[in-house]
Amino acid sequence: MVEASQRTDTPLKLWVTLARAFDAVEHHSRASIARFGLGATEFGVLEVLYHKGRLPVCEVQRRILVESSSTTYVVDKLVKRGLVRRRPSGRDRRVVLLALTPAGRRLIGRIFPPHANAMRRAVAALPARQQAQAVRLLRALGKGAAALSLVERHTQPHVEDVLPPAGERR
Amino acid sequence: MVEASQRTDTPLKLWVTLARAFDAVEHHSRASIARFGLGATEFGVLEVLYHKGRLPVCEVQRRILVESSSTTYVVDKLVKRGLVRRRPSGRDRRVVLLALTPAGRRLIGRIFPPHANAMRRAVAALPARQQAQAVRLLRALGKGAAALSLVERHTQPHVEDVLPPAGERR
DNA sequence: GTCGAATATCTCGATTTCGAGATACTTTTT
DNA sequence: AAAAAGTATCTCGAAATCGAGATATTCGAC
Repeated sequence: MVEASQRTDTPLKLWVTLARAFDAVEHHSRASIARFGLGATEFGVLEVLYHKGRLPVCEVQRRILVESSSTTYVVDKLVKRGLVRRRPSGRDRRVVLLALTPAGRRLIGRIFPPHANAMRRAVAALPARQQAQAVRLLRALGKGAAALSLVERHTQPHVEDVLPPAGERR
Repeated sequence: MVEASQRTDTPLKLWVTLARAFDAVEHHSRASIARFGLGATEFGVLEVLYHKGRLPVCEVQRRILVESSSTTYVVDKLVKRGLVRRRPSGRDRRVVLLALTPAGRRLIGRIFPPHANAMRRAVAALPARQQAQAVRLLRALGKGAAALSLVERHTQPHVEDVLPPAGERR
């Protein structure tokens, strides 16, 4: 055990608080979506197609925040259930366009509003003004962190100050 | 596709922004931890034991934000690697106390500082003052959402405004 | 004190997610 | 226009995570 000089380490505290807040709110999201027999990721796909219309797989992937292999997996399931269809794009023959089927549109159209309400309730502890404030801060935070990832991808794989001796790595 | 009256729906925007920010920052966390051949959850266990000392499993679980079955799974792995030990608690015979072994302490002691640095960099896009501001807002948001979960657990399972007709549920 | 509710941990099977790479195509460079 | 680099999607196997429930123990109300 080590003394917590974290007492005033705002950056670390921010990371912890962000994780906790996300977890708490996400819980509501999961629960709300589960009512309808969908997983969070499946819902995400339906939702983005609902709001943005036909989209390439890669675009959907970017928006639902999972890896490409997971996207394929989830889309497969939705296609099997007849909620989404795949179609090749004329312009770029690598891309596959996704769109809702009529059944998919009906489903998400019925599900989305109550889910949105659940999410509004989930964040309602924060008064409107502070919500807006939080959006601004989180947007900057997210953009900054994402940008940093891009930078680091073009830098050396960044072996840090310390590496564990071979014996204790696995 | 549906027109986005989301234009000014701050609560929903907050949820989306929160998710994006978390994802972006978490990416750094994962990458940083992966350098040392650990998973995020394994790291979490080591870290909490490092900073808090011996703890019951349930306490660790609460802090690393995963379900109890996952906690067992991760702790198993750490025990097998000789980084953590399990020991029964005298007072409450349901409880199992977790603690770092000397090897575990050495490992996390070497890994934690560079990881903490990585996380400080990850959130550094936000100036100090705004970080503090964000911590306050996120804390309130998280507390509020968590409290709401507790309330709802004591309420009826809350079948919402709408339910899909049996045919389209699975 | 006893009985029922709550809590702590674990087991087991199923699902989800990831990561590394294959493949096919497009864009950029030379 | 050929080579190289980049992008989009998918496959496959491994790993992480969950959820329901089993078991043991403790707490709380009566």
